[in-house]
Amino acid sequence: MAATLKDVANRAGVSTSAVSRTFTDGASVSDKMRRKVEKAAEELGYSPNFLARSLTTRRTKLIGLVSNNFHNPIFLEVFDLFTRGLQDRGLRPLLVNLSNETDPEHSVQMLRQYSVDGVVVASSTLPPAFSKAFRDKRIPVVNTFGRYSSSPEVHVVGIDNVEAGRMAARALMARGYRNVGFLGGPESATSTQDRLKGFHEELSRDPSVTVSFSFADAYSFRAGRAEMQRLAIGPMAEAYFCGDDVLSIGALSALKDIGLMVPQDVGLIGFNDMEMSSWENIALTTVHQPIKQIVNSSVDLMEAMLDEPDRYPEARLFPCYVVERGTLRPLA
Amino acid sequence: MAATLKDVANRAGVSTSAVSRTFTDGASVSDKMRRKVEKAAEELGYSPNFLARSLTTRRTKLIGLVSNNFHNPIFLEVFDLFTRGLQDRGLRPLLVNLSNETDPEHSVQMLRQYSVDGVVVASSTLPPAFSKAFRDKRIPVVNTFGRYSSSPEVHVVGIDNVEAGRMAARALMARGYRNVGFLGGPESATSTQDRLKGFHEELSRDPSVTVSFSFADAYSFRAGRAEMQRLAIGPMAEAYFCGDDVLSIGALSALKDIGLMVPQDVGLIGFNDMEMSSWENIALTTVHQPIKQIVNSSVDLMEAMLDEPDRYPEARLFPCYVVERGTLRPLA
DNA sequence: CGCGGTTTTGCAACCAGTTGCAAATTGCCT
DNA sequence: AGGCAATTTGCAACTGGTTGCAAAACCGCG
Repeated sequence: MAATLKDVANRAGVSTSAVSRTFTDGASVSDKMRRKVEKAAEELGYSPNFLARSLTTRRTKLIGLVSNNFHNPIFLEVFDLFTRGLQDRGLRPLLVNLSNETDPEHSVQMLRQYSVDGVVVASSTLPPAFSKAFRDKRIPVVNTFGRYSSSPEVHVVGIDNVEAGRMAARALMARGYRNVGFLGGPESATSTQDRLKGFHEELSRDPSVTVSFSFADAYSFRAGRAEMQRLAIGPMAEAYFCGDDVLSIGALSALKDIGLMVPQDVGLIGFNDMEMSSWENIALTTVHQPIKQIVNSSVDLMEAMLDEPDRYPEARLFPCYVVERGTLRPLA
Repeated sequence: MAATLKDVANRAGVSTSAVSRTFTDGASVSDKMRRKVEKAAEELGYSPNFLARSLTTRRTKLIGLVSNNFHNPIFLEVFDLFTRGLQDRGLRPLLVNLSNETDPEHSVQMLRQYSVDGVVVASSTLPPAFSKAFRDKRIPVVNTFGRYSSSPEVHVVGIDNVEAGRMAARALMARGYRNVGFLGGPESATSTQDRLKGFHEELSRDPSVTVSFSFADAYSFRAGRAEMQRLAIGPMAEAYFCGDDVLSIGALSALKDIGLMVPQDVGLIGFNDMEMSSWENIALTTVHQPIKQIVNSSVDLMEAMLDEPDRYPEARLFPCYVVERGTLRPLA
C-alpha cells in the first residue's frame, strides 16, 4: 500500500542504495542526488519503514516501559514524564502493564520478540528479579523507583528509602512527638521495608520515644482508611508516618469521621507529595519525592546505555525533603 | 546475539521453512518434525522475531495509543484498562503523548513508520482532525471519548455528551434548583460544548429557571478553584454543574474557604465519577461515565477492525447516570 | 509390491530496508 | 586535456523471517 524504497528508486531513476542513503544521516550523497530522491519521495509520500530498517541496524528505538502501578495517581505523572522524555529523544515507549503478572519471563520474551532497545521497569513494588531477568538477556534496563543496594546488578534510579524513613522520623521528633506510629503500605513492598527500617533506626536513638507499627493492604485510600479505623479502636499514637499520600488521605478521612482533629489530636505525615496533597482541602504535610528528576534521569541513563550497553551499573539517588502543610503541629 | 530461525534449522537439521511452520499456527507440520524443531528451539532459547515476521505478514500487533490527557486521574484508569485489554488480545500498545502537539501529521507519520496495525485516539479534547488523519492513511482508528456526530467518519466510542448535559440539568431541576450555573472546562473542548448544549436546552424548557455560564481554563483543581473564587465575588447560583470531577473538587475547596456550606448554601454536581469522588471526605454527587465499558468496547472494536479494516464506521454510546452523594440537596 | 491420493518438506523468491566494496564520476591542479 | 585523489554511486549480499509451488515422503488398499 504505502510507497517503498524501491518505488522511490524507480521513480527517481536511481538505485535503492541511493534512496536509502538520503534517508540515513551521515551517509554520503551528492546534493543533486538528494534533491532528486527527495522530490520522488515527496511525490509518493514515502517515509522509511523503521521495522525493516531495524533488521539490519539492530536498533528499533523501542523502549519497553513496564509497570504494575496503574492505580496510584503519581504514576500518571510518571507516565507523562516518561513518554515525553523518551519521545524527545526519538524513542518510543511500548507500555507493559504487569498488574497481575508474577513471572518476569513472559514479559522478557515478549519484549525480546519486539527487539526493544531497552527496558524501563518503573515500580517500587516489583521484586528485583524482574529487572535482573532483562539484564540476564543482555537487554539494557533501568529500574526506576527500585531498591538501592550497595552492590547493584542493574541501574537503579530513585531515592534512598531508608534515609527517607529517617527524615520522617526526624520531622516527627522535631515537632515534639514522642509516641509515634508507622502506618505502612504492604509489608512485602521493598519501599515499605526500607522506610520502616530508617524510621525505626532513627527513632531508636531517642529512648524516650515509643513506636508502633501497622501495615495497610495496599497503597490506596480504602486501605489507609480501613487501617486507621482499625487503629482508632485501641490506644492511638500522637502522630503517624503513612506509607504514601493516598494512604494518608484515607487515614485522614477516617480520623475526620471519628471526630479527631488533625493536627490538634493526631498528626499525619505522608509520602510522595503528589499533586493532590497540595490541594487546599487536603493540605497534607508530606515527604517530597522528586519524581521529575528521577524520571528524567532515568531517561538520560537509558539513552546513555543504548550507546554503551555494558555500562557499569550505578545507583542514582535523589534527596527528598519534607513539605510543610497542615497535618503536623508546627515546629517547636 | 539471540538465536535465529536459521540457527534452529541448522541444529535440528531441517529447512528454515520447517522451523517457521512450527511457529506459525495453522501450518502443516508432522508431529515428528515439530518435536525435533521444538527441542532445538528450546536448547537455543529461540523465539521468533515479531518485527521480521511482520515484514511478510504485514501484521505487527502494535496499536498506537495516543492521548493528550496525562493529568486527569481518570486517565490512569483508562490506560490501565487499555493496556490490559490490548494485552489480553495479544496486542501491544505503543504510547504516544500528544500533550503539546497540534499537528496530527507528525504522529501519523511516526506510527506509520512503526507499521502499527491500528490506532486508538483516547481524548475528549483532541480535535476530530486527529482521528481523520489516521483514517486518511487507511490506518484503522477508533476515537475513544470522541465527539459523536450523526455522520461519523471514524469509529467513536464514548457517551452522548449532549444527553449527559440534559441529565445534569434534570438532576438539578428535580431537586428544586431554579437558579443554576454551568462551570465548564475549556470552551474549546468538544465535550464541554456538547454538555453545555444539552444542559442549556433542557433548562430552557422551564421558563422559571435562570442559568449562567462560565468556563475554567483547564480540567484541573486549580482552574476549578480559581473560577469558583471568581464567581463568588458576584451573585451566585444555587447550584453548579461542573465540567468534571477534578474541577468540582477545586470548586468545592473554594467554597469551603469562603465559608459556604455544600449542599446547604450551594449545590454542586460533577462529571466522570472518578474513584476519588467516592472518597468519604469528598463525597461528590456526579454523573457517572462508564469508563470500563467504553474502553473495553473500544478494544473490541479495534480488534474487529484488524480483520475488517473497511468496516462501516459506527458510534458506540453508553448511557451515563447520576450518582447521589453529598453535594446536592436531596430529591424533593 | 505398485498405485493413487494426501500430507509433509524444501527450494527459492520475497518482505523493506542497509552496507561493504569496487566501479564510476567528479573536482582540482598542472 | 590529462592525471590523481576524493567523492559518489550501484551491485549484490545480508538482516530474520514467510509462503507458493513442486518434489518427496507417507498412507491405505488391491
